[in-house]
Amino acid sequence: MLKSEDILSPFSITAKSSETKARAGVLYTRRGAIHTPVFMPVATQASVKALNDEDLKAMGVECILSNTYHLYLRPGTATLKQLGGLHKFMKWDRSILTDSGGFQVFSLSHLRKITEEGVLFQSHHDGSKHLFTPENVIRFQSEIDSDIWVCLDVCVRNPSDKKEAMGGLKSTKNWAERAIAEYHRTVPAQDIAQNPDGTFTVKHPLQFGIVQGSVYPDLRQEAAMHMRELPVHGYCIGGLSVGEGKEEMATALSAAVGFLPENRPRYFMGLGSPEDLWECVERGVDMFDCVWPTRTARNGRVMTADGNIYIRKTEYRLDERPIEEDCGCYACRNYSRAYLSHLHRSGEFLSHRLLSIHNINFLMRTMKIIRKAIEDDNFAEVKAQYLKRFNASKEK
RNA sequence: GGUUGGGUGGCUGAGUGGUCAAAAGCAACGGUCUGUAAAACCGUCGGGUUCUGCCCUUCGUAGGUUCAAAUCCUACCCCAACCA
Repeated sequence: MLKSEDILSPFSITAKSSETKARAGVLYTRRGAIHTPVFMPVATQASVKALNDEDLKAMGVECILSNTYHLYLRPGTATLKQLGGLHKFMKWDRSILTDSGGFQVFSLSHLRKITEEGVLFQSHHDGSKHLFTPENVIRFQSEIDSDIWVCLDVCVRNPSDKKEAMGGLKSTKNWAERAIAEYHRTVPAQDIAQNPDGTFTVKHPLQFGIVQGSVYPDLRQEAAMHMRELPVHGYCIGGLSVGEGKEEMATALSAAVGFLPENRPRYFMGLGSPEDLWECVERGVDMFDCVWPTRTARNGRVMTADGNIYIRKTEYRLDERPIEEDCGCYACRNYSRAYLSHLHRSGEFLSHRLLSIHNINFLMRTMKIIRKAIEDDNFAEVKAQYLKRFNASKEK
């Protein structure tokens, strides 16, 4: 079996914050560069709900997330392979990271059974049974033909007692070894080269491992130390933001990051509120995905530099201003709060699209601010300013 | 002019003597949402309050019967359909 040092990670760090652990960089995949810290919108079922590729590109989205469990059940990964892969299928030519189905171990816990071999899921569509193993989940991702693959893991619920957390971690570690071995069988020759200008040329999908361990720092450390030995291109931090407190989250995150190598990307799975992005970038995270901007948009909640607003509120009925004057997204350039409020009240699909565009764009802008703060090396100052303004309306 | 049916909380609409401040849905209002089982879910929704309770006002209007009425009786007003 290969070791960590036997493979190259196509990730270059371009700037570091001197006062925090934040760093800016570029991760290269077969489909181009991803500038980190990055936010990746979620396209679970081969669609960032309500949006298309042009919407996402206009906002500068460089990578999206899709889901192996969901795509396996519908339309089927074999079908996707036959149709030329997920990129062609959904008309998205930039990077795609696929989650393994490990989150569904958590979110669909009543429909699955964990065994040593893998996870037996009962389909939430028709009740049919499907065994997901570390190995076949790699194969499914190969059929999907995504650019960044992820190991099947066990995302334990919160709260979990230590015994339960240890059990989840044990499976995650064991399965990681099996999944990564399967990845290297599927991609036998690593073809990643660093160019003279510092960029990388990547010819095949990348593999990320997942660090679990619930809220227990010693388990996070154990998980990170195990994962850092394995031949993967990057590290997911999983099993957080599932209901634990902010402090527990930060402690567990720091415990994991502290034992991960500097020169490979770290990806916090499932995080996306502006405050959380700042806090976790500060602790050394490079990549994020989250349902937050799109789900809350569909539910009428919109992010602004001055905090979140609920577009249905009576006060917006006659408000002719855009959501944000200086936003520049398609929704803000063209529509008033009054109109968006009306659309949402009326249950019009267009509100889902316009509010999702705004929220994703908002997070893309936030990531730009974060990257610039790292490059300018004034992270703490800019973070404080940003959060002060963002939270000002709450404090009243 | 007559016959029949009907008038219930912002709307639709249950309820036909007590368990009714009145089902349910909608709207409205507030909240939740973090690797999507989510265009979902949870509250509030006559007024007041010392609030797992108590008080006041309410089911077209006005009277009446009854220990007790949205529910029964009388008159009136209004609406719908049909007949002249």
